[in-house]
Amino acid sequence: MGWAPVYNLVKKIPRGRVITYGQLARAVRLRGGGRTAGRAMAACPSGRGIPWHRVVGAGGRLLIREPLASLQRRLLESEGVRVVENRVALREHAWTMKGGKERTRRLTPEN
DNA sequence: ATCTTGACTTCGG
DNA sequence: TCCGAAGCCAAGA
Repeated sequence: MGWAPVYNLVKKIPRGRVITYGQLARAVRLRGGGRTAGRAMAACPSGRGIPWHRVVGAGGRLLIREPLASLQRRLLESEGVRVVENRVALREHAWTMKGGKERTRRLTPEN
């Protein structure tokens, strides 16, 4: 599959902000939801300036396993994102695509 | 074609 | 807060 749309959006995430896999999946309309977003990011090519470290799990949890885990944490902290107990404060760093249709976390899916 | 593995999320207990 | 279960789906074996 082509993950290009995913990477293109990730490239737009500004320094100091993060997005969740679920949010990313919805924004790009991935059929498999967050899981698929995760697959895409796992296959993320390096050396192309894609800020992969700015993609986190629901609730701001850092889900990446150890080889890259420490790198992600380091990169995030290097841009001012505080990481506590393997998680970042979404209330402060969640990226809300300005002007876009992504709203901040809707708690109840309509009715 | 079947089965396993994930950089997932949500819900209920 | 911490599981377990269920829904999801692509890739690799």
